[in-house]
Amino acid sequence: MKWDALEEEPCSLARTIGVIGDRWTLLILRECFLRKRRFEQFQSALGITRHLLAERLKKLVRNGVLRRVSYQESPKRYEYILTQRGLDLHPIMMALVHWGDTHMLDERGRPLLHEHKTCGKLFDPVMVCSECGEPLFAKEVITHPGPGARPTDGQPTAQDAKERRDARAA
Amino acid sequence: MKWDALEEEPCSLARTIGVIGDRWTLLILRECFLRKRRFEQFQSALGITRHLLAERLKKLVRNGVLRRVSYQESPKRYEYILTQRGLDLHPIMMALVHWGDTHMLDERGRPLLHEHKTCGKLFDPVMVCSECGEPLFAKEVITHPGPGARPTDGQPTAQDAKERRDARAA
DNA sequence: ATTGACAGTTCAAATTTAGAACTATAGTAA
DNA sequence: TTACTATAGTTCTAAATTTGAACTGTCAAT
Repeated sequence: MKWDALEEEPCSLARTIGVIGDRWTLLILRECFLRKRRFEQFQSALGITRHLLAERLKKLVRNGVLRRVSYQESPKRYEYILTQRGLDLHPIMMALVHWGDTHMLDERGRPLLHEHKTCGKLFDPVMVCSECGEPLFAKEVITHPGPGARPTDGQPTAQDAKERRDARAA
Repeated sequence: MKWDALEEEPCSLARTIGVIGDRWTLLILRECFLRKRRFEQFQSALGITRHLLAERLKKLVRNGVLRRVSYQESPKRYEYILTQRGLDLHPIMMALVHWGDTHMLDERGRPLLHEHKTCGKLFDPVMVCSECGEPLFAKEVITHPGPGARPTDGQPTAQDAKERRDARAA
């Protein structure tokens, strides 16, 4: 599959995966949320090869998740800052951390605790319904095709995208 | 990096990524939440190669996210069902979808709408604080090392060294 | 006897990633 | 002057992963 195709699919999950859905990118974003901003910081914190790091940062900038900001002239140097679009990834990060906290702990306990500045307490993130405020459970959610669904409906798939490309090519 | 190492890192985000943090795995899980359960269904919905699909399913089973259940004797056939551990990934999926809905829509609108069975309304997922119930924002969350944190947190970076020098100089 | 459905496995070729070295600019130390 | 350090990359080859396509084995139906 060409991964760029993901961003065109009629599926918000696929499109998001197209932007941030690879392992290094997710780890880079972790560092961003931990206030790291510079090339060398990312590289030494993650042990990622410089080649891939440069490539991934470029893609995140291209997708508006990070902004490349000059912080010094001569020699010109840049750092990478989360945009609002990037900050909006926070619920995804929290959800990933929470699953790990719930299912992947060893005997030592949580590597990281989260404090909510607003209320001052250590907390867990909880996903709730925007309408009634109740916690969400998979079995209480029903999906319906929306206006952006594929006309011929079923579920949006990569295979369909490939078929559309092939059809155009033919 | 050896990706297996991720699961041992003192970071819940890294451990979660170690289990579900690659693109095909996330797409397979999307299909699971859309009620797909069989090898052929996954394969034709995603266009993933059979080789990789088999490999990823094995890994998800090994990690307790899916359960391989026989649904027919002679010939013996199996399907893949989300375990509780797997169902607990729902907030991650919803968070990914929501970011796509917010930032990756085209003019046609949302591919998928979500209805909350409990209250009957179409909704968006909202991440709130388990303690005060208020919506969470990245800038209102402070992280502290927990009991499972690495004792000496990584190598001091070159940047750290520079900052220490700067601090002494000031 | 042949075909089709299903859940995989196998293998060569193409793509991606790892690891290491190299480039460029400037400040600091000997 | 020469050398070394810091930062943000780029370039190259070797190793690993992914793709694409074919193949296997079991059973039911025609």
